[in-house]
Amino acid sequence: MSRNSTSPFQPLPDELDFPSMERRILDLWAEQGAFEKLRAKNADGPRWSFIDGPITANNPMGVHHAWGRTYKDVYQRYRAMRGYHQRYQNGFDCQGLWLEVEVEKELGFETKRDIEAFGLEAFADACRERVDTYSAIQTSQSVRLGQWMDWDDSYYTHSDSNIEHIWGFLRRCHERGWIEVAQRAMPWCARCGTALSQHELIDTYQEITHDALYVRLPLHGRDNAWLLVWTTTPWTLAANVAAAVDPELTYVEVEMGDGKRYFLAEATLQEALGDDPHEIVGRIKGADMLGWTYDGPFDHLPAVAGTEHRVIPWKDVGADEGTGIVHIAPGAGEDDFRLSQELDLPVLVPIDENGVYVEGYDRLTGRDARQVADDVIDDLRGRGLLYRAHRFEHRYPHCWRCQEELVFRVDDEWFIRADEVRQPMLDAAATVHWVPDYAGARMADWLRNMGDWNISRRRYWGLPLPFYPCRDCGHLTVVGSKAQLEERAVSGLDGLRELHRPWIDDVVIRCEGCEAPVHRIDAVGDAWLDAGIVPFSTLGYLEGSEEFQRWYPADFITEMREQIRLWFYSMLFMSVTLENRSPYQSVFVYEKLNDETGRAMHKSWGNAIEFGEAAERMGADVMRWLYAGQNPLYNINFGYGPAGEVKRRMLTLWNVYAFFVTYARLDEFDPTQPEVPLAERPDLDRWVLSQLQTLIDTMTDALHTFHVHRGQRAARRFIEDVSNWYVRRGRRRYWKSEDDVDKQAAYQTLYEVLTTLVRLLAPVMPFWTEDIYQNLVCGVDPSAPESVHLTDWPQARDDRRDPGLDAAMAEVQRVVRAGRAARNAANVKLRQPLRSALIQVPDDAAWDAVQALEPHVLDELNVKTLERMASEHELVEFQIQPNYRRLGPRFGPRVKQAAAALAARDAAEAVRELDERGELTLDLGGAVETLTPEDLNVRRTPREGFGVAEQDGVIVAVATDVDDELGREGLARELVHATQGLRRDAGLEVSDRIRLWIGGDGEVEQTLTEHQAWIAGEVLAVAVNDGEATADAAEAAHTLNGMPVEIRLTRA
RNA sequence: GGGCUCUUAGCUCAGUCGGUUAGAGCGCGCCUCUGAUAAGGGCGAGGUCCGUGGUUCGAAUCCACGAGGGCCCA
Repeated sequence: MSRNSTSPFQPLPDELDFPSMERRILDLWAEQGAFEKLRAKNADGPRWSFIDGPITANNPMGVHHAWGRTYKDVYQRYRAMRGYHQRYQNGFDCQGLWLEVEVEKELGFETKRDIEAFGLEAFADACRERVDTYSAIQTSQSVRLGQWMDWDDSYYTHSDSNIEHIWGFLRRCHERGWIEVAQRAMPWCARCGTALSQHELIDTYQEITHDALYVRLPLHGRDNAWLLVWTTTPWTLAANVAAAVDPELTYVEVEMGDGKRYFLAEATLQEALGDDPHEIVGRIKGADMLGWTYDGPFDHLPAVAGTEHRVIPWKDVGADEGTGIVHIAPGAGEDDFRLSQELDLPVLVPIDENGVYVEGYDRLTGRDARQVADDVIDDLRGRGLLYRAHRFEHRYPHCWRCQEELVFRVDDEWFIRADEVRQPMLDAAATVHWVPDYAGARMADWLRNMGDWNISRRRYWGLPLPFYPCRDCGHLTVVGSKAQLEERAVSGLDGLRELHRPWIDDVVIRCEGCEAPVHRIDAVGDAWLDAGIVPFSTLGYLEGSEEFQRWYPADFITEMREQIRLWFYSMLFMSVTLENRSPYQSVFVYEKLNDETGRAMHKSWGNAIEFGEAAERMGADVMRWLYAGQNPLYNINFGYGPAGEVKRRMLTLWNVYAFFVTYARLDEFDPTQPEVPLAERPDLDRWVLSQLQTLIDTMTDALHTFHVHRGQRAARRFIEDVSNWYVRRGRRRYWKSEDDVDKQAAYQTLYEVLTTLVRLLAPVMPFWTEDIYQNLVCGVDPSAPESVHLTDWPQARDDRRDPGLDAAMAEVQRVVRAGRAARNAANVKLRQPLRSALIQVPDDAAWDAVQALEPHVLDELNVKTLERMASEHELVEFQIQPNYRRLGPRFGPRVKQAAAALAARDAAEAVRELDERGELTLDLGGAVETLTPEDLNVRRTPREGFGVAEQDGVIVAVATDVDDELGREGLARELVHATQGLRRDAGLEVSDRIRLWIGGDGEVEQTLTEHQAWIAGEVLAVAVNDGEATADAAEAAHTLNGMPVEIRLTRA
């Protein structure tokens, strides 16, 4: 049978090597123009719009990006198979602080001054170049992942069009009176030289140790009396203007050993003074201290001179840490600044945008605020103002880009006021389908708490804010488009290469208010403006494009959860402002990616995995399967360990596929032959086809509702069933020699299963499914779509469903499980045939199922007959319990009495009564109740002993006695087993015919007499003990069932 | 300090509407198959469902409080 096959199916390689197979498929797709054909095929289909959240074109792709991109690709591919017309537009985030920081690193810059010295034009070029480099790299990596996008149509947020759309949005905000400039205390990164907005602060708190100081400040008009204040930010002391107390709190005046008297909150005494000897000499309410004045810690500095320092009220002072008296520096703290607005305090801003002390601070001037703690301590100590310094660990915000500690600084910042748009945004968010649904709650929470949107950044490569304030008339001109800019420009247009600094800064326009020439502010915009406008800018909103009408709002977006308060938020803000509706209808969020031990991945920790390396080591399909199977509620633990598990599980499918191809080639199976009618196929076929329909339902529902991981769970189980039951139970059908209807049915069924399954899995594993599809379908049917991704999504066929068969097979599988356990318990190996199995199933329907599918049970358990247990009483013990689901509602509280009454009865007795009369009566405190079998749960446990096992309500006992006849039958199997082993050792092909010699004692000879034909058939022997063994015969000696046996064989 | 969320086997995770004996994969132990073969299969051991209290005839599931983890706000 080792003839040259004319089968259309190509033989499979020995091993499933994902990376090389994937590269081959990538070439195939490119050759075919498969993606272009898919788009053409669906051009007239219903529209399904997806917006790609832009990836920062800044670095090579990380494996965490691949997670999100897998989801994006899975759902787009699924929709494509359903015939939906899509945009397939990928996006890059191309400007803003991210990019600047990387370019600074690349150029070896330390501060903004280096950028200024380098020149803004050259810096802009460098940024643009980096975008070009990494957008190209990310594109090729995404292709490697198998993502299908229109890569030539990617959008870039640094484009003039994107910028113009933001201008239009800002103009609209201004028309509503939402744009304002205000002095605010902002979290500030001294290295980056810019403020951070509220949503940039999140996730940035880290444990850090600072110098904390107890400082004593002399009170005016009280001899030798001092306020004791506490601070964790020594650099801010120079900007002190007030000390805050809680009016409700009780303060004490204590006299120290040296005669000095300190004021501090009573509750903080122990922590502040520790063991220093002191005596309480008075008590006072905070309210009574208000208005006291004192000498500030740095009054001798020119910048501070003449500033009055006084005690002010603040209800949030608290006595948990410090002294209950809080040092207030409005120019260097958020709460401090707010208090200064309420109480009209002076605002001293001691540092510039780089965190360096400005003029007027003497020795501190020119120094970095984050590095002066020691000097401040020495200085205070030298002037007798320091009571005590200590190290203090607390959570403190850091810059999310450069990891530097943040400071707080008061500066002019531009805002979009959020109060008016808050409710409309909440309303719009409520229309969105959030998956998982808690994401919606998160968004609502965020929106309820959002502050005004700080949109200004003191940087270079970013959206130029089109704000032109007029010094003369005070009017603010907000330019809403390039046309408006050109129309109002008085100079600088000629050199306007693009809408970026430095070119845009040279354009001077006429003030809308008074026509005076006005200049743009020099700030650029928050990068989330860039990403947020994308639903509009990519669809030509400003030009009134029809595309916008067609594709807005998006059906679907997906990103990591943190994007709720970032991209999802900025898009929603802009869309509600412009169109008063949500720009997206369904949102899917997922969690974070960690390494396989659950630790965050960090390049510096050495546990980060490069995307390129992962793709080449584990394969893109394996990665995608791992990602798509993850429950998105939980962080994923990603690594080569989990990937290895995934690959091993895929081997199950590989084995089924390899099995099919091997025998289909041998038998030259032709899938184009007429179908064997379903009714003529055996139960096994009808069962697996019925299961397949259920899988189609589950997968379809899962992909439709953005729960791909649920579909994958079902697919895994199905593959297990196909391999472990369908193929294993049916394998002999493929290798028997007759070419009959049953064999044809077997091939057709397995073929249908495999070709349907690859279509169901194609969105998740685009490469391997393509590889299988090419082999199974394209070589057979020239008219078939040339790629699995050009096929239609499978439709479940109702004629193939058979719920009764599904249930019956499940029953049989339970019986087989219990039977195996019984054999195990009896310690009788499966190769030894046994006379019978006694079976107890819950009801007649289950018994009918077992009988209908009896051959499977007989074969699996290797027994001759099945018998229904007439009486199980000798084999099992009973427990009888109420069926609470029925009796609970019926009896209510009395169910406990029923349980007690049942427990009091002899269970075996009760079961007999139930069997004989079909009902059971119970006396519940006088009331006699009649219970039917449905009202009760009878639990059976095997009696101790051999050969009985219970499994999910099914009991199987095997008859363990082996008579001579059964013994020889078992021996025959042993002989086959040993012969097959020898065949393999001798290097024979599975289809090779052999001549066989078996030698042994009388029992062996007797066995041969009885079972020779069967043995010969099993091992493909054309002759048994025919003449003398030839010299070249392979031989082996065994002891089988205690008897010495010699086996020789040779190729016939 | 406030909010959201999670806590189930050694590990990673399922667990539907509150209802009989809480499941899977991996790992572990024992066994098995040998025509899917450097594979495959079975059986088994392994559980304080984080704790306490409550609602209920009945709680892994609902409620309250607490502990621990994660996230967010301040």
